[in-house]
Amino acid sequence: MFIEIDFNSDEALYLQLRNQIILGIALDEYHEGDALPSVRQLADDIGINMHTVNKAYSVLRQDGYVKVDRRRGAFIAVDSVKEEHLRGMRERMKAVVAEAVCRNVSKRELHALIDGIYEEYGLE
Amino acid sequence: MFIEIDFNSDEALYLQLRNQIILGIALDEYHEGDALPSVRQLADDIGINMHTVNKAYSVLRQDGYVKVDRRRGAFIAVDSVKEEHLRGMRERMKAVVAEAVCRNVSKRELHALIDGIYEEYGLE
Amino acid sequence: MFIEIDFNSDEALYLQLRNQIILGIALDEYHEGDALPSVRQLADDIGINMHTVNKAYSVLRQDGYVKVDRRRGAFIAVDSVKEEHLRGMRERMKAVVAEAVCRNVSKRELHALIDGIYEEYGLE
Amino acid sequence: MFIEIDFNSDEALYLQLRNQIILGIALDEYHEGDALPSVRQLADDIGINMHTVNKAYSVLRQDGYVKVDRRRGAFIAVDSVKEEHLRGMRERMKAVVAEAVCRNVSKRELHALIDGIYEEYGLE
DNA sequence: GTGGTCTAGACCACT
DNA sequence: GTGGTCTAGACCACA
Repeated sequence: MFIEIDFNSDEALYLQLRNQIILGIALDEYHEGDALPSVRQLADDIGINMHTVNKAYSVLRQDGYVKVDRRRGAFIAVDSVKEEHLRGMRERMKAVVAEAVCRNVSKRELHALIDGIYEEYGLE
Repeated sequence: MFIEIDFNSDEALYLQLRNQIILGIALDEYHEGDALPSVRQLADDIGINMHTVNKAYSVLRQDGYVKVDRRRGAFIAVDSVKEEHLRGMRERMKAVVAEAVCRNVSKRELHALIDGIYEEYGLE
Repeated sequence: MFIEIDFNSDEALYLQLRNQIILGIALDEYHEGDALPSVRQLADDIGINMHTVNKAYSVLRQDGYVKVDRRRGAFIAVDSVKEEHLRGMRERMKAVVAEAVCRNVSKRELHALIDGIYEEYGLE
Repeated sequence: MFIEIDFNSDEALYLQLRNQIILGIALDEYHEGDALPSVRQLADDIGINMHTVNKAYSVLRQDGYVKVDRRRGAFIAVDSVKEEHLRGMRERMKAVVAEAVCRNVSKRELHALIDGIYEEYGLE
């Protein structure tokens, strides 16, 4: 899996990392139970500080995407969907919908946008 | 229009404000050409710092939702959709889709999520 | 409120801090809604690093003892008891009980131990 | 006796092991003088490192629950209660009480919690 | 060798 | 001035 960090982005590095790992899970590049690289290893690989990777892993653990096995380090373990997750997704989706409505992008086009993303990544 | 700020949220206050104004535009509570309250006024109303409101207005201007006139202050002026906006929406949508896929939320359910939002707000 | 850190303890500094703040809440020295000192302030006061205080505050937030107001910083806000908290208390209590049973400390004496703690701190 | 280790727990493996052995003694599954399994044996059985078991045994020895004989290995030998043990129990109990008070769990409920634990394990 | 903890110093976004 | 983020380097507990 290729992790690409944009050092010029205004998104925090640890969030970029978090989101790319979530994307990797969605794309089945990381599978349930797979070990993540050690914080030092990954930090070296992508040229950022150990602690920044650590923070990304912590957030992923809080959000229910990884667990930590005290023997093996971090590994993928996605929690089943909970009310709380759905609320979060709904909030973020609401922001996208609001923007679309303002710009005169139709509901039909939003559906197509989703389908396009699924198609691009060979999902479903 | 009621603006509700959650001071305990992780989201920056100026972004909450920005998003609620965009939502207001989408819901047709703010119409093209309507003046926004003055920075000072709005800051007092919702109990936040003047600079924070200022920042929200700046971002809205940059994102093409309002324009600023020396005499009238800020007023709603939504740019027509541009390639750049679509790219942004796609990115944010991609993050939502990735999360959904991880949690085993289906494409069909995402479509329903959008429809639900339209319905809740009586859109379209 | 006096916070006392034992630098020779094998308990992590941020946990000592966390526990003392919880104790302070229990003893009504910190009241619902009270602001905690800024991380820098408290760090200076007790002679530890800012980041260590920050970690203590983060854990307190996760555990539902404080919230962060983006304007005022951290303040006391205790979540109502949840199944999850009770489970945790039960686990820790189980460990104490097991130890007591091994040492031939009776159930009656455990009850008295609790009552003694309440009394010492003028609780109830 | 069944030892169950949670590899995803925040608690160190050697402490989980220690606590489960203490629980075993309390439940009279391990009796005074009984030999504990060899370090190697137990490590294999529960799938952890030999050094981790060793550490657990060391701590149990320090805390006065087992003694070690060159020939027989570790065996149960519980010290009679000392001032030092009581102080430790009091400290840990104080932390539980503090949490309970914060969460509005009453003294009566704490007593019931203890009684429930005794009952669940058929103690006394 | 691994993550956890702690320190230190710095910059920036936000209020 | 505040917390948030990032970097850097160090030590230790753990496995």
